[in-house]
Amino acid sequence: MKKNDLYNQQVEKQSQLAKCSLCSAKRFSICGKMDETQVKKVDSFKRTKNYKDKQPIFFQGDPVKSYFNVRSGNVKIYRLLDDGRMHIMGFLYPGDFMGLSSDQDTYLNSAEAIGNAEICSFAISEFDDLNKNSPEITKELLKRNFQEIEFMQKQSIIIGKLHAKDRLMEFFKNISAQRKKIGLPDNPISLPMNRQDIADYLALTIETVSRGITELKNDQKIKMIDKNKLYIN
Amino acid sequence: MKKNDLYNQQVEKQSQLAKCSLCSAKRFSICGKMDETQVKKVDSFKRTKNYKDKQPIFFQGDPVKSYFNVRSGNVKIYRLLDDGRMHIMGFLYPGDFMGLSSDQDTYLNSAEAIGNAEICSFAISEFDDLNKNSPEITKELLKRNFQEIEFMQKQSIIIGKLHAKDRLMEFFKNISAQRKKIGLPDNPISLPMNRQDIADYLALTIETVSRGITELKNDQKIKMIDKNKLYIN
DNA sequence: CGCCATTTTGAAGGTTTTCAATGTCAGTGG
DNA sequence: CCACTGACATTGAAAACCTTCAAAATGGCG
Repeated sequence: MKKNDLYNQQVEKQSQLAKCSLCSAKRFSICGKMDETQVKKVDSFKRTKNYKDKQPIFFQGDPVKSYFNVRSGNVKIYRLLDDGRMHIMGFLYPGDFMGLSSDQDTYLNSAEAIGNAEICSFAISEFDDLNKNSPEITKELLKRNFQEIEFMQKQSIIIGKLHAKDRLMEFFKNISAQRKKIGLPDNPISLPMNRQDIADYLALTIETVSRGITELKNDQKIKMIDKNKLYIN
Repeated sequence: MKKNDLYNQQVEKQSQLAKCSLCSAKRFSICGKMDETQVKKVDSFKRTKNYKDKQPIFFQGDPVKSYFNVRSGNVKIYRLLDDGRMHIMGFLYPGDFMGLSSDQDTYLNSAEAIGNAEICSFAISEFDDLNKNSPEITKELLKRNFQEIEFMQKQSIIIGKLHAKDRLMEFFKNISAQRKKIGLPDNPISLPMNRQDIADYLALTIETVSRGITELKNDQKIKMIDKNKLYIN
């Protein structure tokens, strides 16, 4: 067997595995609102890629060419400030859709994988065609927009009005709720992101996050199983 | 002339003044995207009401029955927290649309007038009919949704990452930009809201707001004309 | 096992909040 | 006209919380 054949065989295998019919995130994603014909169409023009930890998906300032769907793994959406600091807007989970949240022609935020992640991408034009002819998809996207506004409003309250420990508890509870939504046990929870990411998300320093977690342990509010896994009491 | 005639005459006068053709906020509002037929329709089913300072427009938890459009004056959108504190999500200016930002059937935030304000309200069903048959309106509403997401993202960075003085400067600059957008001079600016509102918006206390303004004056970053009017240098 | 990245802990310093008092200003009544 | 009132804003001092800088501990991986 020639080297090329082996490569083609692997690509073929990869493409088989990437099929929408085998997608475990389908139920929670925008694709779950599509009929069979539409899914077939998506299957034909989508591109599925495996990302490794910290691998960029898009950068703020890049021209918007694609929408993305998280198939597995996690993603962080963040913005780099002029002084080099990072603010993390949110963490994405399987089924989450990204790239739509702008009326600009460039991305306002950057996105990168946390751990291994499978991400589907859709060329804007092709996805928009699909959207244009499907009230179900349009409705779902609009709903997700509203949810994002609501989410950002809650987040600004958490950041603006809560102390470090309370921000952490809200964060853990949100992860718990998110897990429930995608069919995972809501307790214990795992933290795919590191402490620095939690800090950049909750507008704290890594030290304050660490101390907060230690105190929540002492207060019996949580119980750490390991560094990235915990029970919420 | 009977008392009733006088009343009817006043109502008639009021209704004449409220006509969309005389609306100074039309250019900046969703109505600016409508054709003549659509505006005529809106004119027929809209209701225009004058609100006084601190008068509520809707409460969080109320069933969503109407959308609103700010015709003149200002509005604050806020949420009361369990412990009684207030977080102000944003201030609205003439041309701003409200009520759409939820996939819930109840309002998530409350709204009340700051000073005198004229607000148009539209019954959901009637406005949705209009929206359904107009891609222009749908597109504009979607655009405003994206802008709201972008706005909330910026706001969470301001609250999370900036010191009191910088939050205040960003706040003043935003007001300046908003004024420019609706055709008012962008410098000096006026502050329709009081210090407590600024504090509840920027996630500070009233004392910190006051001290911050005093320091910005000393730093020559701003120049106060009076308590609610200032130059940005 | 040892290395390096990540996390935790410690101590000092900085910013904002809290509590308290004073100042300002517009409206009201003597 | 001026003192009084009440709402709003400013200032002061102490305390709380978080950050910063520094060091130690942990943990994954070659």
